Amino acid sequence: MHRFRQHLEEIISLTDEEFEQIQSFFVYKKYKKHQVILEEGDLAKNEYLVLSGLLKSSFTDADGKEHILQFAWENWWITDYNAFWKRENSILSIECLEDVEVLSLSLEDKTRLHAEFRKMEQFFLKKSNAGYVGLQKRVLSLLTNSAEKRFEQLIATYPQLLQRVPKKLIAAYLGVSRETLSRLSGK
Amino acid sequence: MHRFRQHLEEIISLTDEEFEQIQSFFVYKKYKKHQVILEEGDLAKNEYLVLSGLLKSSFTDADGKEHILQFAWENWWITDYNAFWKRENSILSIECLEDVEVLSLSLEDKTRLHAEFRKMEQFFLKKSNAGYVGLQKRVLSLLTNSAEKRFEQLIATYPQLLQRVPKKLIAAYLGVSRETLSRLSGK
DNA sequence: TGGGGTCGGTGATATATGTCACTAAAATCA
DNA sequence: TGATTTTAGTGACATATATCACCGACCCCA
Repeated sequence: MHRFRQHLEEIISLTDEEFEQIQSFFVYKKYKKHQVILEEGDLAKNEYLVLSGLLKSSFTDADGKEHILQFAWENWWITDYNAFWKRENSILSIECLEDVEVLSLSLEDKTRLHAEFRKMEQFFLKKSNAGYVGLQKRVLSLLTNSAEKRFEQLIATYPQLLQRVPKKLIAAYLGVSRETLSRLSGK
Repeated sequence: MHRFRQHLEEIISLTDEEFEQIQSFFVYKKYKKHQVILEEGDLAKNEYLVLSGLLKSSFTDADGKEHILQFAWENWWITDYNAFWKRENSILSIECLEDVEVLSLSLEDKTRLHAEFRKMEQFFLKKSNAGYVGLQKRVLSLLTNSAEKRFEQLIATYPQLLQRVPKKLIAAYLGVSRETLSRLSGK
C-alpha cells in the first residue's frame, strides 16, 4: 500500500507510526470489471480511494439514459457523496470499468479518523476544496463550451481516457449523444 | 453581527470568547449595487461571507457572453476559489446585484484562523463538502434536464430568485439564451 | 471457434435552442 | 419628471444536437 502513503504525503507528512494507524481505518478491496460496487437505491456506506483500475459513477434518468458524473482512477476518491454524508439512498451507481483495487472507508470510521488525526481532517479539507474547484470548472465548461470544445478540453486534460473508456461513456460524461460525439471527432 | 455567530453555530458551537476571537479575523465591508468587488484578472485575495444583499460570480467568454457560476445571498460564501487557493489571477468577476454587506477573509488570515481554531477547520470542511455536493447536483441537472426542467427546478428551490434577479441573469445561470428562457416561461 | 453482445460510424430527419431584429414596458437616475 | 437604460417578449430564421435506423467491426467467453 505504498502508493496510499504517497498519496497522503502529497498533502500532509506522516511518521511511520501515524501512517500505520491511519491505514488501519481503511479496508482493502478488489473488484472485477463490470462489478457494481454501489447500486442506485442502496445506502452509500463507504467512500473509496482508487488504488488501481477505473470506475465510473453515473445517474440513470427516467428515460433510461445514463449520465456520468465522474470517472475515477488511481488516487481519486469516489462515492455518492450526497448519500454518503446524509446517510440517504444513493441515486448514483458506481461500476468498475476495469479490475479495481480500492481502500474503503465507512462514514463511522471516517468520523473516528478525523477525531484522532487532525492531519486527516486537513487532508480531506484540501481534497474537498480541490474537488469543489474542479466541479466549478466543469459547470463553467458546460455553460460556456460547445460539445466539441468540451470534448477537446477533456481529452487534452486526460489523454489516457480515450484509451481506457468507450466513447459512448465519454459522451455520457460530456452530456452529448454518442452519435454527436462520433461526428465531432471526424471534423 | 449576530447572524454571523448563528451561521457558525449551525455547524459548530462556540463560547462567547471564542466567537469574539474568531470574529476578529474577519473584516466587515459594505458595497453598493453594481459595484464590482472582484475584477477578472485581479488576485482573489479574499473570500466573502454574505451578511445581506445579493451578489453574482460570473465568467465572460471570448464572445463577450456572460455565464453565471453562482448567486450568493445571506450566509453564502463567495470568491473565485480557484484563484483564491492558488493565488492566481481571477477568471471570474463578482458583482453586487443589490447593496451588500459582507465579512471578508484573506487567505493569510484564513490560514491563521484554521491553525488557531480547529473548529473553524471543521466548519469549513463541512461547508466545502456541502458545496461539492451542490455542484454535483448542478452538473447532473445540466447533463440530464432540458432548459425548461432546469428552470423549474431552480425556481422551485429558490423561489425568491425570480423577484430578486432579472431573468436574463437566470438564463445566464441556467446556460440558455434569454430569448429561450422567455419562451419557456410562457409554456 | 463461432455467435451474441458491444462499440462506433453514418444517413435522414426531428427538435431544442441560439441568433438577430424589433418593439414596448419598466426601472433608473440626473 | 423626463430621458435613458435595462429588461422582457416575440417573429423569422439558423444551427447544434438528438433521435432513429442501419451496418460493419471487433470483442468476448461458453
